[in-house]
Amino acid sequence: MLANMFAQVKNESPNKFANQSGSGQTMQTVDKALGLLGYFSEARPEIGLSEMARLSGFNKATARRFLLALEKHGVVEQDAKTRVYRLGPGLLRLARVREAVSPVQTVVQPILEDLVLRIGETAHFSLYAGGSLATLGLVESTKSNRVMLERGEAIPLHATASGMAFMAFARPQIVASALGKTLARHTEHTTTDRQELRKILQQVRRAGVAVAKGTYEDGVCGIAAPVIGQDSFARGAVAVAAPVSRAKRNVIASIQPEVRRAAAEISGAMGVDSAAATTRSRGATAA
Amino acid sequence: MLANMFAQVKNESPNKFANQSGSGQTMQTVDKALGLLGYFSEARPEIGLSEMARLSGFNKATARRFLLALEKHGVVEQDAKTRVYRLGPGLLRLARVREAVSPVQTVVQPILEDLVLRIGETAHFSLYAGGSLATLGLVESTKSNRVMLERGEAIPLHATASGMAFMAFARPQIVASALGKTLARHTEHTTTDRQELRKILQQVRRAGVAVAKGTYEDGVCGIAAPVIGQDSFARGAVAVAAPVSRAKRNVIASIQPEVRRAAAEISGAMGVDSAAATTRSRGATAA
DNA sequence: TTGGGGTGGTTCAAATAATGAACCAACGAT
DNA sequence: ATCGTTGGTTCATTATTTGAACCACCCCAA
Repeated sequence: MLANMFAQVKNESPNKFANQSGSGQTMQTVDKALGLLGYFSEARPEIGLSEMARLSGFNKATARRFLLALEKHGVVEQDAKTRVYRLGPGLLRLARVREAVSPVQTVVQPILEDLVLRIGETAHFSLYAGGSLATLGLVESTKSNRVMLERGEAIPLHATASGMAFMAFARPQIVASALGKTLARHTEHTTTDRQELRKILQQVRRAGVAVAKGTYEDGVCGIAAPVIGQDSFARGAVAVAAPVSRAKRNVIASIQPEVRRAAAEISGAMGVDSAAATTRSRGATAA
Repeated sequence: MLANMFAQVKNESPNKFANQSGSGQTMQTVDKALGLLGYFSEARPEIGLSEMARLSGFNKATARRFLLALEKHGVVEQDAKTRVYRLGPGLLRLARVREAVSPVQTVVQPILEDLVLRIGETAHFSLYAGGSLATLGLVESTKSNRVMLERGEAIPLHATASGMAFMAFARPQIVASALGKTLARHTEHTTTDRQELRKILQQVRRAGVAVAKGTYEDGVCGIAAPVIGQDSFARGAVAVAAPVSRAKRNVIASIQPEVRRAAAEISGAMGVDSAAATTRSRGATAA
């Protein structure tokens, strides 16, 4: 590729860590296999072989080989009877280990509950992973006319308050890669123009909150604030979703500080890791 | 390999689904990449590039490419400051989706807590995934002299009560593959002889419980019962770990039914998805 | 200072792997 | 009893992965 052209010149590279993330060619086979996982969601938790092949664009044979490899590690499992594939139990173990290092779930839920109690609207928390925001925490409002959301769903960055709040404070590379993709139009209010999006991000950056009315789903107003990591870049976002009918100016104004507070709280709680260094320990077997 | 020899004769194959799981050649690259995930645990949640290369036996370049591919999907993340790798936030989303289909965590914890309350010893629940048992639920005894366990750790099948309870009721192929590996000796009481293990499994099958004294860790007595899936094969196990000093005959006898009950309860709660299964008599699936 | 031993990261030719069209067998609904 | 599915399998063609050698950097001890 391009990199080859500069093979002899690489010493000139002004940037110590040029391909921090994204650009480097990255083991395509693994990439493709992991891509399959993205098709599982709460809405579509089980996928047959043919369907997976169709969804992913791979040949049935190839898709199956991927699924088999994933299954071998418990990342995916196949129902013995129906033969459909679903996410596997191995993920639970991995998620546990992850939670042990940086406890998110346990810390986020109560904060969200408190937030919902204060403002009376549905709130959710999402983290950036693998190219999109994933909803990890969700507390629904008690009001009868509340906004319902699906858990574990991928949130489009350009069409939601969460996405805007995140992008406004995310690593520039992430933003670039997100805006590099085709910006799907979800409603007539979806912003699909890159220029305009950049401008909105500027505003969000100033305000510290993002507000989006019906850009993803008609009749839903989102108010979101970024969750910031220790490197002062965004990790995810906290958002409140209210019916537009209730989202008057003063309501939004009163919700904004609450969302920011919750986001800040989560930001703080998440920055616990790193401190305890693992360094050296245990030489293969516990003595 | 062998399969090629039968290419022209394959119609004769008596077995409808010959390579149900395990034998098929399974996208080695993906396999290797996912193998890296196994090195993360609560005890070693962060791993540097060189260390990972050492652990996995891959070249640094290769290991890094794997990690990069995993990172791209949020399965792994790299600390921007320390440059170590750890399990990523994408796993949380996947685990969520998995939990939505077959809720384990939510259902297991209270059952374990109840169990601990009754018997006063540490209890844990583990699920088979990717070639070993992974501890997913853990409730510690309140007694000062209690057994401590690590969460998210891989449990050796041949050296623990959980492993024996599981294997005694697991798919034959899984047992074969487990006993095919080298059986590491963890203590002087570890059973490393395959013949003897098979015999023990027979006993466990009759009793419905497995008891292991100091086979994995000295001074720890494990009492475990299998968690059975809808296909009537084992999915995992529930186990109680007590100091051998307290594990008199009558104590063990009183604990056994409790463990079985908890395991049965979890088995029932887990079987929410598809109904009962009639596994076809798989003919010559010679190991 | 100098050097040794550690880290993370990169390169390109050589070796090894993945791929998909075409093919079964089986199930379900016309 | 045909059609349109499904899941699964094969093998020659093809594109991929791989690792030794290589930087640049950092820390610690002489």
